[in-house]
Amino acid sequence: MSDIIDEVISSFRTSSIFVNREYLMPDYIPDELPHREDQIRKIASILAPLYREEKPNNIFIYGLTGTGKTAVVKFVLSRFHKKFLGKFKYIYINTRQIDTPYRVLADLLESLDVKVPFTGLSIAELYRRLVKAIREYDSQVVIVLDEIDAFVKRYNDDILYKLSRINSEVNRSKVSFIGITNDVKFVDLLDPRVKSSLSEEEIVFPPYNAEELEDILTKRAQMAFRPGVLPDNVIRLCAALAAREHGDARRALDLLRVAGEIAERLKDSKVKEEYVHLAKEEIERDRVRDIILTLPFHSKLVLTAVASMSSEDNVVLTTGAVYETYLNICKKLGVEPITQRRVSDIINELDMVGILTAKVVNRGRYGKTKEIGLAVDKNIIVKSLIESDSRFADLWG
DNA sequence: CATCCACAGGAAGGACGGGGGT
DNA sequence: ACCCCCGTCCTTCCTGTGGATG
Repeated sequence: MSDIIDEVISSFRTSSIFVNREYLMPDYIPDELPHREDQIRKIASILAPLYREEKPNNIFIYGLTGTGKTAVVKFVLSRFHKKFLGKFKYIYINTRQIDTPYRVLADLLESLDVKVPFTGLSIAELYRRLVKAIREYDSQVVIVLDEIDAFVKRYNDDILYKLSRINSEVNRSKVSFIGITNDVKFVDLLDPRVKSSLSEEEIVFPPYNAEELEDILTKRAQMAFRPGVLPDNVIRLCAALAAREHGDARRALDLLRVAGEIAERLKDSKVKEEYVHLAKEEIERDRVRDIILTLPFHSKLVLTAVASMSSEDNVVLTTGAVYETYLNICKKLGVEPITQRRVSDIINELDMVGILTAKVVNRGRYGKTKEIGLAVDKNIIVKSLIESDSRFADLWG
């Protein structure tokens, strides 16, 4: 038994490809962030008042995914924290992961060393405790709210409003906010009061171009890979592919890492270009699979309906047509169907996670509907559906 | 130029299963 | 023991709508 474990561990440790894979992981914050010097300088200068234990202005940060927003913010804050230890506290919350109002507040409290039950209390009660906790806290607090656009779209700007008012409920101002968003138009959704209070300073993160991505990848690769296993053209390919997708550095790093993992799995001594293409597919496959596996039952049925109709080539699907197919599937499985209203929302949800594409169209005389199609390979969807629930297997005889 | 299609999507609320404070 | 909370799915009822058609 322990032999097997030892064997696995030792082969894992003696990787022929990687020195340390960690440097390619999405949550790794490197010591230097190339091509983000301007943003670092600007954020640092806004946060500088922390040194005198004064409240910095609130900051709003815009930029597409993988443009280094999170990394830069974490980088500056942790450097500051090390430099003037104990003069402030910072709390980072990704509101895509911590995705309910309750959990955001609970997380804030937790970070301030206040224990709260993970359910049961009212939002108002949590807020009251948060005000109390901050009042009793004797130094500055910086709260980073990452991906708040997704959060506000799902709920509303209620908590943001409450949070932005927290300073006025505490004897002296000591809470600053850094809001990070992928969606530039997001501010329009905000209450004007929230907007003006939260975006005292605004910073934009432009996408990386292929050259910059290559630079970033090269630096990371030097730390992550063994010398000589990674040809330059592989890095260039990863950079090029990611540049095509709006300069997403995280995507580029993922490609590089998974390509390396594939090389390792195949016991190859070098990372080849073809592995990058394989990596791209593997990343996509895993993403889709993970999403489908955790989908509610009726969402899977709706997806099944769309997938089954997508075999007939280039038929434009509408909500009504999908719903009919869905009803048929329900009948076959002996399942009580849900309403079209709900199915309409489910289609939007599947669009949001990138499995379907749904576009609202007006067809004049022929009404308003959605044009629906698969956003990813059908085989991946069908495979994942069957894996997630054996009942689906019969539908694809 | 009004009409009218085939839905979109907001509002309110409910059942249910996770849990509270006092 | 009592009445309260939240998040997740879902229903019911509803008003809104761009443009091809007549």
